[in-house]
Amino acid sequence: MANAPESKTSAGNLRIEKLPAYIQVADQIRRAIQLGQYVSGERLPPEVDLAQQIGVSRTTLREAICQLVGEGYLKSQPGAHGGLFITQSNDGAESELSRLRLHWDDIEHFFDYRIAVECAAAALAANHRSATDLKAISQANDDMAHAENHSESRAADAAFHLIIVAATGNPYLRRAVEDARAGMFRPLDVFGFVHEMWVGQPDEHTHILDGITAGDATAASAAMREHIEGARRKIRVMIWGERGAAARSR
Amino acid sequence: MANAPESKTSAGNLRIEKLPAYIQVADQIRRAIQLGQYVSGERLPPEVDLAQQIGVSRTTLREAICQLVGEGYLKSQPGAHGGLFITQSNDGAESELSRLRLHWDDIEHFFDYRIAVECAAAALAANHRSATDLKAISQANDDMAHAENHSESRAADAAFHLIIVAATGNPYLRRAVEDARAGMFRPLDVFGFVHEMWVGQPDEHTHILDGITAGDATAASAAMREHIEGARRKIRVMIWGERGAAARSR
DNA sequence: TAACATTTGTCTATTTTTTGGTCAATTGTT
DNA sequence: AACAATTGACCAAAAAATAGACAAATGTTA
Repeated sequence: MANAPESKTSAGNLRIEKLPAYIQVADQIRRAIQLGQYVSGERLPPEVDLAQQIGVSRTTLREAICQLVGEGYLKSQPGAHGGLFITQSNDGAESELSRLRLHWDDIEHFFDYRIAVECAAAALAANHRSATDLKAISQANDDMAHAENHSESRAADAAFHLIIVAATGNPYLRRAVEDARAGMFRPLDVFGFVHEMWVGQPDEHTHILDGITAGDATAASAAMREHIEGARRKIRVMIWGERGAAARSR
Repeated sequence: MANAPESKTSAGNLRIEKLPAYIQVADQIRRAIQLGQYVSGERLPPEVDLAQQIGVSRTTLREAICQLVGEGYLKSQPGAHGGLFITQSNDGAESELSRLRLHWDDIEHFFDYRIAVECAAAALAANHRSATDLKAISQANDDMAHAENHSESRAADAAFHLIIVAATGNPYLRRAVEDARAGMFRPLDVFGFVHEMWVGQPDEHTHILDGITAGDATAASAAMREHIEGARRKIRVMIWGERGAAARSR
């Protein structure tokens, strides 16, 4: 599974993995895609501009792109009106199921992690909320309700969650939420999941929004937990079936 | 304050900071020190060995060391029985108080972050605990009770918390706890704090341990929260005085 | 005191990575 | 058919990292 930190305790275990620039660039772009900052099909800026923006030479940007193309995140097309395009990834479909089952523990870890940081974020947002925060969250909630396809839903969903954590003003929590989401989205949307996955989510989001608006940290946190646990239940069922899911929820 | 991620939302904002190898090495060693993996005064392995362990040439390790010496984390002494030594850092003392007040928001963010991830860790540990986990946590708890100076207390405290999160088996949570603790310890132990800070902590740890042992996730989480909030209160008082602390706790 | 062992400090040559360009190939648009 | 925008491929120079040798410092021991 993508980017899992090593599992053993770090005590006494030095040994670094020095990341060359092109890897770091690839990681960053991959992460942006995972966080839903681009809808699929969207075109990135031309390589020269992008290299400029990132602050790296076109050559190293290129190496990063090669890797991302290889991983199936990007497709590059030469020619006028060509460019770098975000590729939607629900192709592998069923063939990926066994791979996902193999890495199931990791997915559960991500859910636990998301619950830890996103519930805290919701609670803090309920305490710290400002008028502009509420407006932004509310806007994201509306966008979610009006999304017309998987890609838009995903982008709107990501925006909703990320805006909430941004509203806490806590940069550490924000990074943690980003990490958790970036790590989860890719393995899960390999599927065609779309519909089953997104139904009901707008209501759950509204529930969270209400808690934050009311300044009720406990309610906001609980709504967030229920939202994420709900997603976990759905995914358990899709991967393991009804019986397997029940067995696995302990 | 050390290593704060950028505060603005990452949407649309690419621009990477490519970290050269020597910086990455410095970060890693600094982090290990911040996590209390060495007691102060302890000697690191000789540069040649250390470079070997880390997987980097002695030259770049050296660049990293220079930086850490500059930051006051290490002292290097040539000659036989010389070497690289961890320096205890409660020297700046009172002169640092204004700096800390300036960065107070950041410290509060760290506390919020710690509460989010460490409470979750305690709860999960209470569910997932194994005999060996319990034994390790219990051992760390004893070490804490028997620590004889600031440096030992700090190391034992770090070990206790890190072992708990390791017991969850969740690598993401573990990294998050490490991040939170690494970021906090340095700014805070610049002071002479020692005694006021450590009294009562062994009991609080025992309380957490009891919750985990009993398999009571709610109790473990609550005990952890009280433990961390208690530390926050103490530090608020030490930095702002009784009245200022009360004002700041909302 | 003199020789020794260990470890940091300094320097150099070599290899790898990154940069900053140039120019060709591709492909929509006019 | 000409044009414009973009990726693809290549190359020389600069920067970073490596590998190694040797000098300087400084306890320890004979």
